[in-house]
Amino acid sequence: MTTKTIEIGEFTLKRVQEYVWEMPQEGDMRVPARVLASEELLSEIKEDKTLTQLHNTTQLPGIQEYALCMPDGHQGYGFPVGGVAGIDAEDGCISPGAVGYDINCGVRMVKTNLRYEDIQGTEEDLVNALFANVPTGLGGGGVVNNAPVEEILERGVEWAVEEGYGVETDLAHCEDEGFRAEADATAVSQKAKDRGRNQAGSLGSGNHFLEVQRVTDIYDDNVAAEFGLSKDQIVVLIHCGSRGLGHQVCTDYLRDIEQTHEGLLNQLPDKELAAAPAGSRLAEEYYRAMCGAINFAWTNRQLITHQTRQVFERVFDRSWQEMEMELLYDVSHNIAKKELHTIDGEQKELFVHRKGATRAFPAGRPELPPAYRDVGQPVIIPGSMGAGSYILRGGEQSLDETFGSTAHGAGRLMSRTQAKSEYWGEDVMDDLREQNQIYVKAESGATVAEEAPGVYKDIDDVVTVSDTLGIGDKVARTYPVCNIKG
DNA sequence: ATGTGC
Repeated sequence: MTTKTIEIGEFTLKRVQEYVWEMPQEGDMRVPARVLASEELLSEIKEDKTLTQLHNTTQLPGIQEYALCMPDGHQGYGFPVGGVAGIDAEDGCISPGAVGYDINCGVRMVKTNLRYEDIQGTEEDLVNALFANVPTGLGGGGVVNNAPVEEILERGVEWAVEEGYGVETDLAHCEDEGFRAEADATAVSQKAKDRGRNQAGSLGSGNHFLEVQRVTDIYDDNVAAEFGLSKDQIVVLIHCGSRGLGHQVCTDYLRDIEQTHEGLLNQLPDKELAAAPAGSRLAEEYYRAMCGAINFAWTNRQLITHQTRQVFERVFDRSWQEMEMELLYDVSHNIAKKELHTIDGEQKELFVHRKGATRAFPAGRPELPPAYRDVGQPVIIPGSMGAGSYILRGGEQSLDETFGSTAHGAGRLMSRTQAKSEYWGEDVMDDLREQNQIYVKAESGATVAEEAPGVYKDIDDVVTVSDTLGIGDKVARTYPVCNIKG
């Protein structure tokens, strides 16, 4: 491979290896930045403010090694979606904008023992039953209304299991066992709690969805067998977050941090990067509130899992246990977490910020549950509703290259406004049904237009970068059967 | 993403 340099606006990116572009450290940058992308993906990334935001990110106090942009990166609030930053948890800072407004937005995959032929012909019944039983769209209305928010914030999925919305084995198949112990409900404002109270068990809007899929390709027979995945198997993917509660937590702390830590803010190139110094009262409080919102989001996905199991029981007339509707895994893609990483040969505690990036720990990491400790964690990467998704396995290189992270999805190609000017929801749904036998049911046609397959990058290209770099290895691919949205 | 704004 020849060395190559690309000039993009004010930035010079040097290709340091295939799919790795480095922005050298200069000026006020504390570390260099790296974009992991093919030339094609880079040409899409350069179209918005992603590179400027990535450059800004390198100025966060305590940032280690590199500011990173995953192959699905695009611009976000202050910090790119698809951004990863490992920041010293003792001397650095924590930044709400580097976690995102939708705290613990993430995906979980529920397996079944059904084959594609078992459900052909029932797609419309299934999509209607799912739509009728899983709350979708903006505003209130959840599986549980007037929910005990404080308890959910502090106990996470364990609360749901205790209430009969899941089983013990669900806990072991969720990142962090569906629970962050540092959560503190008293750090979450009354307004945030009030917004969450009637949203426990609701999909929301935007890119969130519940999709029934079939496994179409297996790339690694051994790992797929460990994960319990096989060709033509039916699986369910649930993509949603912490709804208005997490959004309010982000809003509350951004405002407070901007005012309280104005000195630090003035040193940063973008107000949207507002950060609280490690060890400060607000850093601690934000972390505890964020962990609460994380627990709420996991519980949200657990309640939706419960509804999904019930719908399958009615449509296929047998128990969910009989259909082996066990969780593969639940992964977050908007979080910060204290993790130990090796920096210059020494173990260091970092706030790893992953915003639109998925943890991708390889075999051996102590955080992994017993089922995956010897194989590496399942990483679930959802594509657009016309494309299907990937299941990867945390790669051996991820700890060295990306603080144990990879991409989180296809990544948007255009704004929601632009999408609505190019697509009409009803047409998108008709095309998917007639040309691809994909059945979509949505609360709002506008949302379908905003999420049309053509609005997204090619998920295959994104995953190729992850697989080639060894940060997340291809295990299996799925294709949509039916999809419900907000 | 979001009871989609200062």
